[in-house]
Amino acid sequence: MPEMPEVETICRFLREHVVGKTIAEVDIRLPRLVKWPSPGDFRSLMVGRTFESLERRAKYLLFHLSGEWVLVIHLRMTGRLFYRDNSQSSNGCARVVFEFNTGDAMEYSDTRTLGTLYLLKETELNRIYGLTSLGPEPLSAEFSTEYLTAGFAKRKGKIKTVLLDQAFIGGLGNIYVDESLSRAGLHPERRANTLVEAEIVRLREAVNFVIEKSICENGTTFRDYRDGAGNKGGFQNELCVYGRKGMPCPVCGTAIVKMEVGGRGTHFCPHCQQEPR
DNA sequence: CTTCACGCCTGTCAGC
DNA sequence: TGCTGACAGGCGTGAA
Repeated sequence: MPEMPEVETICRFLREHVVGKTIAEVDIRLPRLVKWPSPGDFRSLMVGRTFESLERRAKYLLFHLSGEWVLVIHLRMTGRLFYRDNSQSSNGCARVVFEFNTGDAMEYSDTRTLGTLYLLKETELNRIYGLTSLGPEPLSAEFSTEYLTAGFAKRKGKIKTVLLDQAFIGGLGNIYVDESLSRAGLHPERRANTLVEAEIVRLREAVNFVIEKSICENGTTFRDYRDGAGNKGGFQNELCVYGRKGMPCPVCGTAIVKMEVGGRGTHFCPHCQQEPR
């Protein structure tokens, strides 16, 4: 569910609440979400350790623990991480609960149970292929027109699919890809290798604008997303195409069309984003 | 190497 | 009103 701006929002919130806390107990209520090591080892290796720092890489959260261990969490479609203080009781929907010795806790919940949790040594992060193969993130220096030009030239696939490839760009998901293509005036089925320089410049600016704006608004709550305190984001009010099938394009008033591209629901304005011939 | 179809799960909602 | 299936912020796998 969450894309880069949502995971960033969660990361900023949790950093203020869990860094420095020591884990007293780990309650694994749905063991199959723990991909590595065994749930028993996952628990025993974490108890007694302290969260030393928290970072985000694309849509992954990395909790650095004492002893050079790292808790890696990917929220997939419906994962959520909540912090609760010592006056609140545990949520019955929680799948994994990290209790601190101060009486508060961080709870992982996940309706569709597609999320993944790992506990690895710093030197073993390469066990998670999706993490080590990540491409540059929007807003980074590496996310340059030169990088995009070179990459697009080698890709015959549809631009939407290429933008969703985490090994090419880390952090974009379905909402922000649709919004970025809309802002850049590009049809989602354009073949990546047909983009000319001016279009690539526009697309890069559109991606950066949309991602930066959404981070400022604490992400997009289209249905499930909540931050670490249970609050909704604000960027859903700024969406131009995503989830707006049949509604007027904010630029030209044409009805937004929904179609399937690369197996994903795709929204675009047929007037502003012209069909490739 | 890239590209594509499919599977994983459960809850919700459009459409009959 | 009640049912049903299509679909949902993602990604890993295996086949072509």
